[in-house]
Amino acid sequence: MKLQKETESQPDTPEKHGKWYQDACGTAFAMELVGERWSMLIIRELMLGGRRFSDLRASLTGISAKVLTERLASLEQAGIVTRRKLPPPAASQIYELTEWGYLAEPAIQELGRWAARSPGHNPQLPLTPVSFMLSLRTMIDPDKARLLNATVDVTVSGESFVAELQDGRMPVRRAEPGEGDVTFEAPRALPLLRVFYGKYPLEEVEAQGELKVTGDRALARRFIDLFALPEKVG
Amino acid sequence: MKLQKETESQPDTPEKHGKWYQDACGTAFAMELVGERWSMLIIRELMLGGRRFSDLRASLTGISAKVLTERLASLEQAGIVTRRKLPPPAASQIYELTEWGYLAEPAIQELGRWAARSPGHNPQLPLTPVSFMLSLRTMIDPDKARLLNATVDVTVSGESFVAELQDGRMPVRRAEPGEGDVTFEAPRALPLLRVFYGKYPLEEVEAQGELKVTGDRALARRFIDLFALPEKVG
DNA sequence: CAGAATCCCATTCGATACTG
DNA sequence: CAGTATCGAATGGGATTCTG
Repeated sequence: MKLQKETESQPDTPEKHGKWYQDACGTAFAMELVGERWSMLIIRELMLGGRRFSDLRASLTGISAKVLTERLASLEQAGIVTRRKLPPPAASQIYELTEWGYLAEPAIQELGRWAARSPGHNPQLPLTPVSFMLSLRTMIDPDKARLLNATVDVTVSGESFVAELQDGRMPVRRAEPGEGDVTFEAPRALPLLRVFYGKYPLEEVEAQGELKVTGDRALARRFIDLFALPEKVG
Repeated sequence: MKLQKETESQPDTPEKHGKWYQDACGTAFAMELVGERWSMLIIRELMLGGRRFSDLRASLTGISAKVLTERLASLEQAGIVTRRKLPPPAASQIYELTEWGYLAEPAIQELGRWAARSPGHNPQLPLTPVSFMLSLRTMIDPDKARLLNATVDVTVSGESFVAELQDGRMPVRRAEPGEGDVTFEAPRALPLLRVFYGKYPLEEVEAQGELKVTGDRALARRFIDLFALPEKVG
């Protein structure tokens, strides 16, 4: 007596996508794909390169193994994430964005730029290294940036990235530390916010042991000057 | 025996915002604000001007009164929506975006632009008049648009808008029908997608009774030519 | 019409335990 | 380490009812 299964609202197709809104609007479809809890943050964490399950789990504090598994599966099915098995020695798997998945960055940036203007936004909460690096890509002033070409190394909480500033663009990739013209090294992300967005003096933050700048310090200052938060509203 | 209330995880504050992710990232905060089901679509429906409860409910097929009430309350608390009571005769209320709420449009556009490139996106589903007008604002080619100044009237499913094309920008507002240099009038939104993005011949769609173009038809064609969907990926 | 209140079921989530 | 399996608790959301 529970066999009608087939007589429900729609024949069969909308099993995973199109679950919620029956709407041709692209934004509605986007929210079907990435509107579940945690999905957007998983994409964010993969935006600078593939990670392993446990890396993701460590970055997304509060997510359970179950939910992470479910979200990765649904992002994979949506074509946003792929999984790649590492060669035999390391039995581990890597999750990474598809080409299209990487194209979500502008949407992520606009969401972040918008939300950061809310008076309710609390920048004192923890921040992952990837978040911080993505914030730089979001908050850079492209006009100022065009006047500066450089390779900048940033190491936060032991994760190293290199930003290659060229012609106003600034791709960021994971890297070995020590590759750049200048190196920022910080045990935690939050003090970096003070340096890059609050324009706290370098020396002060260095004196607190929250930052070490190596290499071209004049360049470091010019680099920092490229970034600014949007004004708050209201 | 249920009075501990104060001994929970955090003192008190994170009662509504900061509920899910403890994350300083702007994108994470955005998802706290608008990541609940329906929230983003409510914002979308308000993007071209305030609406009443029942208007919203009619546009968002499938939403229940309870959920709409809850979402409006939480959007109001987040500072994205305000409610305004109409003068005595009309006892009704109007929900509209705050100044900051309107600033969410670029994020909505980027999400839509991105999702529309998915092979899984189905443009055959129903589309609200607001969705359609916002899609025009998203998919316009700004360079082409700079060469055309015009006032275009679009009436879809009985809802009228006017798009004022000037200097490459195209603000859209609700209006009385018949204000423009040219008027598009369509009983349903979907055939308009074929005209604007599929470049179906005007006459064909008109012959099917799905569209009536009044006024400067040459302008109508030039106008249509400003819009194109992004390429699919994969 | 606009929305609050109640009821109740379905889903989701987190914690724990388990497996290759 | 990378998940899967299970279970109880919390949440979400639809249907209905009630009120100004």
